[in-house]
Amino acid sequence: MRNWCLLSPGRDSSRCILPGIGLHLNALAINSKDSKKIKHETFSSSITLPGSAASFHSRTTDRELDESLTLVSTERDNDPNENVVPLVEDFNQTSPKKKRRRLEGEPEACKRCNCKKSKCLKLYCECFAAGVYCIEPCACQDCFNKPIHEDTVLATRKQIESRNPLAFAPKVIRSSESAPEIRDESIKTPASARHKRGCNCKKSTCLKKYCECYQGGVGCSINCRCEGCKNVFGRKDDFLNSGSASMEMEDEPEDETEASVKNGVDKILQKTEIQNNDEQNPNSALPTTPLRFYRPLVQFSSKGKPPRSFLGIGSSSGLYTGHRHGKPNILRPQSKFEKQCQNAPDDDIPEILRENHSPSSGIKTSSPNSKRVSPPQSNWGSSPGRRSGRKLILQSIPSFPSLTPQH
DNA sequence: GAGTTTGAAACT
DNA sequence: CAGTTTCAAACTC
Repeated sequence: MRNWCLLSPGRDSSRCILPGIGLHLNALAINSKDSKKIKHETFSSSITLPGSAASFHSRTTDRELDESLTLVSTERDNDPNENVVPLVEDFNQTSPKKKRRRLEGEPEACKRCNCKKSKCLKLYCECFAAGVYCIEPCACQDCFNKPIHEDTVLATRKQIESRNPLAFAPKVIRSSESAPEIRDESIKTPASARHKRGCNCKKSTCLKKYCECYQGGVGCSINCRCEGCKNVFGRKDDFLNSGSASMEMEDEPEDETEASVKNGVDKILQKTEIQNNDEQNPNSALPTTPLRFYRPLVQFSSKGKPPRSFLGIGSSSGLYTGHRHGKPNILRPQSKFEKQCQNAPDDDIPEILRENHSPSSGIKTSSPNSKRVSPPQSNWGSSPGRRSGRKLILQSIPSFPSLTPQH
């Protein structure tokens, strides 16, 4: 298996995924669909395609794809890792492809994209951005973000990372303490978590999900270039005035904001609460954590590393763990999914992971205490230490019980 | 469900 | 690096 793994990309960085869940999903995906396609979609870890990653461009021809596909399938059989993944069947069956649009109130169980032109190989694609493969519930067209096209995915990813090393890093950086805070301080305290790059909202006043900060449940910060910020999780102004509970808004009347905001916040908070919980869980909080759950993508293969089950983890940032069937996994720390995806108690997952965890793992996510304040940022892949840690994690995957089957 | 709006990502 | 275009999600009707 290879992993892409990663974390959370930004968008989702905030959006997150529950670790546990993500894991499952991936796992599930692998197995389930697979009954049908196992041969094609694979997790093979060691493939090296001719054009592989390095040279790949995001757009490959069908032919290329086919080739890759074939190769992959071949190796796949050999892949030791497969064992790792728990078999779950039919995670998807219940969920036919649907449009990703989520109805209000609908839990966003897991990520599903609806890409039509990007082939799911650009950051526009939530799945791709999150470091996960598209799976059945996705309504994407011409999707290349599948295990079959692992090489393409990895190559594309590299390309994107070369352009922006942090492209797949979690967008929202949370501090360990964030969880509790949000709830109480929510409105005015921005606190611990912030969007890495900040938003650039012009019309949404950072009160809609168009705003990545808002979507991630974090306040706007000095990094934001938003206009008329009213982010209920923390306005840019407040951030700037740090400490001073400045009520001042740049443009607009506060009345509305305050009142409405609070209401909104309350609701949001409720949702976020869940997130926070996740956050509490070290795993979710940490950008790196997500990796665990993801199915690793290829990186290794291209580099000639031996495929290890855990491997995936090592990949620079990607998390891709295969999810075939289920829904896309989401590892990201916070976002939408988290809320919904997480059905399972955070604790459970970690526990499991722990069991398998090797002491050496660079990051301990399992322990509640371990918190990472700052995201790993661009280097993930490179640091050996992490890889090892992740490996462990992955191993655990197999044993991982499905937390909550969604659908 | 179709159409519009929005802002990130990608491109020039 | 700034401006423009493309894209898909979020949102509205």
